[in-house]
Amino acid sequence: MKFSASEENYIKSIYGLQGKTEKVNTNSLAVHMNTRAASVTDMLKKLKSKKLIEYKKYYGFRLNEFGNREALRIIRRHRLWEFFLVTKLGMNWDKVHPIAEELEHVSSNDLIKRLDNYLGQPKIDPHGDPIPDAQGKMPVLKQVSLDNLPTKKTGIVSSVSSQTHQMMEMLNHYGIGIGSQIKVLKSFDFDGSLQIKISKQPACTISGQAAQNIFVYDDQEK
Amino acid sequence: MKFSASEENYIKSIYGLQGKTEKVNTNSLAVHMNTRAASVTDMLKKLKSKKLIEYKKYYGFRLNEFGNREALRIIRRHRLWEFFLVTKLGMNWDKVHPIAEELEHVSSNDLIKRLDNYLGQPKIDPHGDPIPDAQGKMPVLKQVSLDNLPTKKTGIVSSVSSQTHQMMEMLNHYGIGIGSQIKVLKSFDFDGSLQIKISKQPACTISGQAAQNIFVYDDQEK
DNA sequence: AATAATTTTTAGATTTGTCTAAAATAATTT
DNA sequence: AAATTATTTTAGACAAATCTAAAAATTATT
Repeated sequence: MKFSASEENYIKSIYGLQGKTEKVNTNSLAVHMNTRAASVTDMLKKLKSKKLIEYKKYYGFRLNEFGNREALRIIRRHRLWEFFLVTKLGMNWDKVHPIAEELEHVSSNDLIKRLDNYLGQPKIDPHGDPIPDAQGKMPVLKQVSLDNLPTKKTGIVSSVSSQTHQMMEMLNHYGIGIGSQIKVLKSFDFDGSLQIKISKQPACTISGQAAQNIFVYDDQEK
Repeated sequence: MKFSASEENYIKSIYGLQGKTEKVNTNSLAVHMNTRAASVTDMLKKLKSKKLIEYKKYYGFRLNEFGNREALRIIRRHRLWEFFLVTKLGMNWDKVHPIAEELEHVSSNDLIKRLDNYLGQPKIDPHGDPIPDAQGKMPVLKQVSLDNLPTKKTGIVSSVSSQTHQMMEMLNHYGIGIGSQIKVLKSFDFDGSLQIKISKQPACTISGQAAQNIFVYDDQEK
């Protein structure tokens, strides 16, 4: 089934609010979507008629099984595009959201399957949020800053805490990017600096401060 | 200035029809866009009010300077996305059009600039059509089939005449893809087969039949 | 040049998604 | 528990993009 961009935005927003509160109410959705309560009610009727939500007048609403599945498909598309924009086109992670908001509505399944493959089936987007898989399952991966990764264990770089020019310059120099495989060879207690190895590159050393701002997740978790 | 997806589709279609006839008439645009003449008239009024077309009632219409520039921006986006879908995601060129029709309306300038760079500023899309540059200039490049490329001259693969499984298998085997730099080292008159060299790969030989179905354009033309 | 045929435009309706203002319902306060 | 306040829904309107059917203008035909 296909949905309009507007319907998809509502589905996505309801999904987001569901996380925090059991039943979602009209006003909070209106605030979240920067629209009026009356518009929300109108759309709720439509989403109900399309069997995406559980909705009783005046009593709040939530996505049903079908609605949740749809939400995860949209979120998957959004996060894959964000990953693409950052890792392939080199955009800053704090700039990609509005563009991904547009790209996420392009609805070809084949496109998304291929994009996913092309990107190496990433599990985490550049903001550190998990990317649902094709079945709509959210990976549960704990992320740790690089200074907390046990020595000798490999991690995949998922995000960095800031994308200042200075930070990017340094990451670039070391060849560290989102998706990089990284292993801590040795950590020096004296100043917190780390000797690290990035997949096919020679080992190098980074400061403890840098390490605190680079996040990785456990490679091994399925 | 920003335009709706619908306005952009009209602009693009008018541009396409202008090539064939001086003045475009309502009916042919309606046929081309698979819509009714009345809908076309409605949109013409809007495009005129937005100063994109020259339009006198009952006398036909055409894009003005501004409209042409806009059309070329849309076509540029469309063809860059097609190039992306084929070369990066491995889709067949005969499948990419409808997806590019959606992607072309995503309107970030920064996105397109980066996409263009990422793709290596391609000049020709996978259907063999030229890609307008950022200034809206259409490159004029003659394409020749590989068997007509002079020996020792390099060409860039722009398109292939069919994308059957068999063809793709062979191209894959030889490491030939759209955008590949290719040089003919020697051609054998006996059977038309060619010894060729692809950028960083060892030389290899392909049949004359294959060569007839691979199109390249002249590397050197600015 | 008058009539017929074709093309284009207008008039009015429809759908989607939005809005404001008023009415209905629920929650809170006294 | 009655009154006040807050939330939600309805009613009616609007803009964008489309449509059908009828009217207007142009082109072709006799």
